Amino acid sequence: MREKRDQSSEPEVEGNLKPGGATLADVSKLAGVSSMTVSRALHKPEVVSKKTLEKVNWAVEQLGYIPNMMAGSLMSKRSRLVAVFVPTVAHSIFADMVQALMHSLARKGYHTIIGVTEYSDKQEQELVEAILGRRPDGIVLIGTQHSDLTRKRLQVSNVPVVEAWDMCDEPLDMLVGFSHEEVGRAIARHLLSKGFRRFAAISVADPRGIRRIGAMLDELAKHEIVDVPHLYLPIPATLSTGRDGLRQLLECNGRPEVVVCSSDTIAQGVLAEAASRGLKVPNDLAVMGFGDLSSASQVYPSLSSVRLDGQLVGETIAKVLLDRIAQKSSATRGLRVDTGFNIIDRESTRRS
Amino acid sequence: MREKRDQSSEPEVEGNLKPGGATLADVSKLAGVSSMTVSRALHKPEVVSKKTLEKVNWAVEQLGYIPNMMAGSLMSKRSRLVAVFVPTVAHSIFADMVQALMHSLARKGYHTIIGVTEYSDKQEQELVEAILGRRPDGIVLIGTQHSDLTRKRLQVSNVPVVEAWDMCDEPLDMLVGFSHEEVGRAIARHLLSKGFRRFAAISVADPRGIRRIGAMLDELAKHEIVDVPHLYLPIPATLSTGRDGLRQLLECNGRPEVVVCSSDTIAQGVLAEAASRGLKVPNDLAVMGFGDLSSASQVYPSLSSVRLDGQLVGETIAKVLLDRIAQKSSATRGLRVDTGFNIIDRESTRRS
DNA sequence: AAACAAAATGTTAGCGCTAACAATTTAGAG
DNA sequence: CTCTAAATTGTTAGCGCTAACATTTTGTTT
Repeated sequence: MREKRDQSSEPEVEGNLKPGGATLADVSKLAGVSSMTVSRALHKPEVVSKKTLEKVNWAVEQLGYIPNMMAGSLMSKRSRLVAVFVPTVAHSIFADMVQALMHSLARKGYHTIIGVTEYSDKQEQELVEAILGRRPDGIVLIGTQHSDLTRKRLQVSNVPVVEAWDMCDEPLDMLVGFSHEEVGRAIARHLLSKGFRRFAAISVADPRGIRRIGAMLDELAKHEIVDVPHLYLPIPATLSTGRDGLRQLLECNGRPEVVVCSSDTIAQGVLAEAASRGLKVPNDLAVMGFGDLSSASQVYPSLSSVRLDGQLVGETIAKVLLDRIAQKSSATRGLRVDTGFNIIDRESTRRS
Repeated sequence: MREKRDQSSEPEVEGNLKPGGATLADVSKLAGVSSMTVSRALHKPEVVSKKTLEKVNWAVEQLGYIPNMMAGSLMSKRSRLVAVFVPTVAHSIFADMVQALMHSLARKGYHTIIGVTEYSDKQEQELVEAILGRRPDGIVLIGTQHSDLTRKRLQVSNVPVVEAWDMCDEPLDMLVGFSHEEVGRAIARHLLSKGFRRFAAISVADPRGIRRIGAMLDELAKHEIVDVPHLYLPIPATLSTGRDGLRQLLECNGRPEVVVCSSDTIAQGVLAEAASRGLKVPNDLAVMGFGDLSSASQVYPSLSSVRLDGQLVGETIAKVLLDRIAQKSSATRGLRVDTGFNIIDRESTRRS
């Protein structure tokens, strides 16, 4: 276990380390093997003899060596980095998905960079351009609506892409999510079957929310229910969105039997506004949410909603991404996974 | 604007690009300048002549060139990456802070890697060790409680560190947050001054929540109020935590005048449970939250809480981190910024 | 013990970029 | 029009690592 001393500034084992920390070369000198062997000992221990492995691990320990992934990635062309772009993180329905995604990726040694697009295609585009400089091994986007330049950049860059939280016929690459149109139609049919006839809708002006409500209105129209009052309020969706929304509806359109909301948050705002006006839910006013936040079942009265398994979406994204990376062929181009949804009927739409 | 053709595989301007995209060398050839000039044109355009700048920009455009940050960082020793470790992202009080932090960093060209520690020191340690391999320019940790190895690694690595969302005398490096003990005492004094005497508390078993409640109990004891029933329930805090908590309290300890909760989410659960039992808030039972989520002012009855400016914390973290990086001296080692808090009195603690 | 395959280790080259310094061009002063 | 300083551009070297191939060591077979 001799140390070979030569020209380069060698970090003292117990003293000051050189700036930036020890390098492979330092470890290899201390362990008395070549730097390639150290590299192998760290990343492919099965091809290194037990004795050598011990020497290397000892040296790594001594020096507190931490491999420089930038250097490694530069050569190996694998950054072990995945970029995820979401409209928002704060108190959002995407949080579960993102957390599950990060967790699944972390278990395989991947790190996640998050970018917040604030529902803006332009911002998404800038973030994508910037992130491509890090040569991520994968990119996850929410939705299927992207600027032309974003599409082109992604196509050219040849990075595996997963579009999430939506469904369409021709994804950019891979797609994991569910159909917002189907959700809208399912809500319409569900509430119709429960006997509701006088509908109203409150949504924020987010493209997927609008599509859900639009599909619901279409379905209702097929059943001769037209002129359904509906509001598209500004992003972000907060409780006030629901409170203001209900207030406006009541003032301008009278009281509907049921209000369909584009998120549980809005629905809870509606519940709060109804409570403050002495309106009994569901008898005076039924309420339907979307997202099935953990709070939906716990508010009083409990809130009917549409359950989306954000965790499943996140895990599925990780899976399809890692599969693609592992096989290195783009055989899964065009892959679409529908994670579905469930309508959850609770007190807020229970007819007496 | 001639193209020089020589040995290396040159990407066709309109044809197939070589794998991994164009390089600086490709751009420099096409622009007819040295690669160093291209590098300067991109990162220090003010030292390059206007004519050259145009040529370079044209070539960059033609090739769709995106600089490889890994290579750049390797040489320049600046990764423009900041790692943030939070206990959780989903529906949490940290989301605002993280979002503001990411936003501030992104504006300066920094990317953010997020790690979820799930309130575990061990997990934090593993994430820190892993992330150090990317040579981040800064690390943000929630709280001041870290494993010894985490501390040592951070010290040795010499990365600027910000501990957030807490206050202590001897931070690892920099610290941005507020004192949980002071919050607890302030809540006690506030509610005492409103005439409340029969207290109860519901917290989750997160160290900072426990410290807040502990400090409150100490302060109450100073005013001869002892044997205050208090519950520490399992993480994570959900509405059910509040519902179960109140149920337990009522069964075992009778009805207090006021329930202090370690988060707004718990408090909203308490509100829901109270509503379902026909208890009127605040007259039968007053409720105090913590965090002042946007929903706190919108639920019915509106919820008294402790406001923390998550956005301010996030922005401040970004500021101290970027300042440190810019000046490259560690003059700000030991810097502590107290972002404070405010008690917000709403209907849920309004005595009739 | 020779002969070979398999296992383990070493050597070389270079990923794509930037720091540091060297060389050249341009502009300004006399 | 020369001379110098300032502005601009180029050259060299190498960041820390890994792919690909070359070499050495070990174990097995006859």
